[in-house]
Amino acid sequence: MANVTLKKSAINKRQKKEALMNTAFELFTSKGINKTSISDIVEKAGVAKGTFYLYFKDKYDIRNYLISSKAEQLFLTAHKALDTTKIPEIEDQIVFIVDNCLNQLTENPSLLNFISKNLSWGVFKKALVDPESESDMNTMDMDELDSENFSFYKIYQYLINSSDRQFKDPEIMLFMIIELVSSTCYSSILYSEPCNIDELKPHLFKQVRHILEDHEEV
Amino acid sequence: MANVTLKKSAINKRQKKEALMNTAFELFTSKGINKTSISDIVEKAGVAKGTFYLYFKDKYDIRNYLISSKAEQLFLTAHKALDTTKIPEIEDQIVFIVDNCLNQLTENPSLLNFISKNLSWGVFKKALVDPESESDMNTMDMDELDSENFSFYKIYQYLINSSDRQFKDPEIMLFMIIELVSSTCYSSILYSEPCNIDELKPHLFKQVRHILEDHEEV
Amino acid sequence: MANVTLKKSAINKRQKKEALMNTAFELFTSKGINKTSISDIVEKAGVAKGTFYLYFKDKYDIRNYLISSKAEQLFLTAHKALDTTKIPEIEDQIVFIVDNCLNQLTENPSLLNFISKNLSWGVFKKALVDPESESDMNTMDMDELDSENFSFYKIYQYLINSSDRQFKDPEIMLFMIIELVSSTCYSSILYSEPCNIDELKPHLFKQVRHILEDHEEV
Amino acid sequence: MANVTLKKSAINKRQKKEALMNTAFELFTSKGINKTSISDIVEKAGVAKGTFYLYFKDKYDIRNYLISSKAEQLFLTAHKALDTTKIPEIEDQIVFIVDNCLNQLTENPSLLNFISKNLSWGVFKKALVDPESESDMNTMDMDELDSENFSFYKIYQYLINSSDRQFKDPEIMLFMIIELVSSTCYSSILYSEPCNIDELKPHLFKQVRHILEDHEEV
DNA sequence: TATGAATGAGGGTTCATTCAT
DNA sequence: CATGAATGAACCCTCATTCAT
Repeated sequence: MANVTLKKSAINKRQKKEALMNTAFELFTSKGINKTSISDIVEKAGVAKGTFYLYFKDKYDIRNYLISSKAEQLFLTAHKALDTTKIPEIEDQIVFIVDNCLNQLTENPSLLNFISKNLSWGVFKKALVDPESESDMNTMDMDELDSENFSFYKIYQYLINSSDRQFKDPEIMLFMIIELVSSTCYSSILYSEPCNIDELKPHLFKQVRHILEDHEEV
Repeated sequence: MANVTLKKSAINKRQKKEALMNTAFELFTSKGINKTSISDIVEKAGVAKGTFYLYFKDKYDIRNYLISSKAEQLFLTAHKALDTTKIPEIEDQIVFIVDNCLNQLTENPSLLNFISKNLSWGVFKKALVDPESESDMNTMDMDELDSENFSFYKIYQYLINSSDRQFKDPEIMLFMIIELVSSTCYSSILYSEPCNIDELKPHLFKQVRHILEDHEEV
Repeated sequence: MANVTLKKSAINKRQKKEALMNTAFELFTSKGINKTSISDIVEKAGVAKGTFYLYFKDKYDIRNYLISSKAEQLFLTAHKALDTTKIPEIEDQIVFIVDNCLNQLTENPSLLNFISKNLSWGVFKKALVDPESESDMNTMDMDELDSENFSFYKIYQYLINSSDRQFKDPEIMLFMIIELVSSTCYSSILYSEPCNIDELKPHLFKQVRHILEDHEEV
Repeated sequence: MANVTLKKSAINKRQKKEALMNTAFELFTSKGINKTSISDIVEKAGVAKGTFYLYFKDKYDIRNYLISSKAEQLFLTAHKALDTTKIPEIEDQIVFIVDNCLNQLTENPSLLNFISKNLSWGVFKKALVDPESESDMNTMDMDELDSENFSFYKIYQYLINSSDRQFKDPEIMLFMIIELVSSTCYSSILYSEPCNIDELKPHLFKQVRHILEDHEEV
C-alpha cells in the first residue's frame, strides 16, 4: 500500500506524460487509433483515468504529439547520418536522406503504419507556418498536426542554401518528393506491393533526381 | 406476371440500396466516416434501421461499395473522354487521363476528400488480382477494398498493349503514377498547398512523362 | 425458376411443419434455445419467414411440440422393448424401462440435453390432466407443456393394474422415480459427474426398488 | 486518514454491488431471467447503466453471484440450526438439514423458483473442486456456477467424518440426496403437485435414509 | 398457402468525461 | 497533482412480427 503510493509519487509529471505517450504509441500501432480507447491507454500506462486529462485534451491530441515527435525523430536521425558523410552534391544528399528514412521505416513497420497516413504535406506546412497553433482534432480525417519543435523544413532550407546551385519553387519540389516517397513506400514496405522496397528504390531515386533536375535554375 | 412482380421488388431493392449509398456518401463527405453513424444514415435515407442490415454488413461495408463505385466512375469517365479524342501517343493518353481525373476531382472536392485516402494501390491491386474476394473491413485502417466490377486496370493494360512501344514493369510504372498524382492532388486541390492545382499540373505531367520514359524499353 | 416453384409446391403442408420441427430440434440441441432465432430455423429449413407463423405461434410453441414428441417417443420405445420381454414383476419392469431410457439418452446426449430441464413432472401431469390445453409459453421458465397424444401415464397405469400387487399413492411413487432418475442422469451422462452412468445405475436401480417397496400395500 | 477514505469508498462500492444484486434478484424471481434486461435492473436499482458493468460482466454473471450467495446462505442457515440441536446420528442430522432447507424454501418460494433449476450438482462440484475458476457463462444452458466462498461440501465432509460410521462413495451419496430432494421439492412446494410438501416429506425422508443405508460400510 | 422485404423497438455494450475525494 | 467510481448518451445490431404481393 505504502509501496504503491511511493511508486506513484516517484513518477513525476514528465514521466507520466511520457508513459502515456509511449503506451499510446504502442497501442495505436498495434490496435489502431480507432480501436484504442483512453481507458486502454491509462490502464496500460498505470495511471488513473483523470490523469490523462491533465496532459492531453483527447485521443487525437496525444496522437498529434506522437506524430510530430516521431516524424521529427525520423528526419533528424537521417540528417545526423548525413552529417557523418561528406556527400557534396544536393541530389545525393536528398537521396541519402530518403534512403535513410526508408531504411528506418523498413526496420520499424509499425512506425510506418502509424505515420504513413499523416506524414504528408500537412505536417511540414504546419510546422513551417504555424508551429504553435492548436486545432480541434477530434476527427480522423484531420491531417493538420501540431509539432512543437519541428524543424525539418529548416534543415531542408539549409541544405538548399548551402548548395551552390539554384532551384525554383523549392517548396513544390520538396512537396513532390515527400508525397511520392511517402505514398509509395507504404504498400511497398508493408505489403511488398507492387514490389518490395529494394526493387522500388532505384525507380524512386531516379524520380527524385528528375524532380530536382526539373526545378534547377540553370 | 410473376416475372413482373419479381422485377418490381428487385427494382425496389435496388432503389433502397442506392438511397442508402447516396445518403451515406453525402454524410461521409460532409461529416466524415467516423462521425457518421448508421442511425444518421437510415434516418436521412428515410428507412428503418434494420433495413440497413439487409444490404450492408456495417458502416465500412457501405464505404467500400462507395469507393469502388466512385473510383470506377471516375476512371471510366476519363477513359470515355479519351475515346472521343484521337490522341495517338501513350504518354499523351496517360497525361490526358490524369488531367481529366484531376479536373473531375477539382469540380467535386467532396469526392476527392472521400476517396483520396483510399484511392491508392490497394484499390487497383485488389481489383486486379482478386475482384471477388470478400474481406473483413471492420476497421478504419484497412485499405484493401472490394470492387465488384472495377476494370480500370484492364483499361490500362489495353492502352499499354495498343501502343507500339514496350514498357518494362508496367505495374510499378502505374503504381508510381497513381501514388504521385493521388497524394499530391489532395492538398493541392483542397487547400492550394503548396500551390494550386493549375500551378502543380505542369510539374505533375512532367514527372508522369519521366516515369514513362524511365520504364520504356528501347 | 420453374424448378424452384415445383420443388416448393411439392413440399406439402405436413412436410413443411416437419421440416421446421426437425430443423428446430437440430438447432436447439446444437446452439441452445436462447441462441436460436426463428430466422435461423426458417433459413436452415428452407422456408420463408412468414411460413413459420402459419404453423407455430413462436419459438416456445415449437419447443413444446418437440419436447412432447421426443419424450413420448422415448417412453414408447422403452415400452415396446419391454413388450418383447417376458419380465413378470413390476419392479423389474420399471427398472427395465428406466434402464432402457437411460440407454437411449446415453446414445443421444443432445436429446438428453434438450429434454433434461423439461422432462419433469410437469410433462406427465400436463399430459395426464389436460392434454389439449394451450398456454402462453413465451418464457424460458415455463415447464408446462402441450403434449398432443402423450400417453405414458396410461402405460404406467396399465403396468400397475396388470400387476397383482397393490401400491398406495402410485402418482407420488412415479413422481419420485421420474424426478430422481431424470435429475441424476443429466450430470452423470453428460459430464460423468460425480460418476459415469454405469457406475450410477446400480445405485439408481436400488433406490427405484426402494421407492416401490415403500409404496407397496402389504 | 487515507485509510478512512479508502474504507468509505470501498463500502460505497460494496453497497452499489449489493443494491444491484438485490434488485436483480427481485426482478429475476418476479419476471424471470430472460425477461429481465440490464436496463430494468439499473433503472430499478437507481444507478447508471455503465455502473452495472463496473461490477458484473453481464446478466449471467450477476445471476451466478446470486445463486452462489443464496445457496450458501440456505445451507449455512440449516447448518447453524443443526448446531443448536444435539442430534447425534448422521441420518438424523442429514434429514434435519433437508427438512430445514425445505422449510426455508417453503417460506420463500421465489428463492426456490430462482435456485431450483440451478441448485444442482454443478454448484457443489464447482465449489468443491474449483471454487476460484471463472467461466464464460454467457448462455442460459450453463449449469456450472461460480461460488466464491461456497463451503457446504466442507460442512458435509465434516458431518461424515464426525460420525463414527463409515460410508462408501460419499460423493455419490450426497449427489443422489441433493438431486432427489431438489428436483422433487420444486413442483411439490410451488404447485402442490403431485402432493404438497408436507405429504411428500415422509416419502422423501424415507428415501434419504435408504440412500444413506445403502452406502454404509458395515 | 406462401413469401420475404421491411420494420423499429429494444437489447447489450462502450467510453469520453466529470468531480468528489 | 492525482485518483477512479460514476455517469449516461450514443452506439451497433438483432429479431420477432407484419403485410402486400
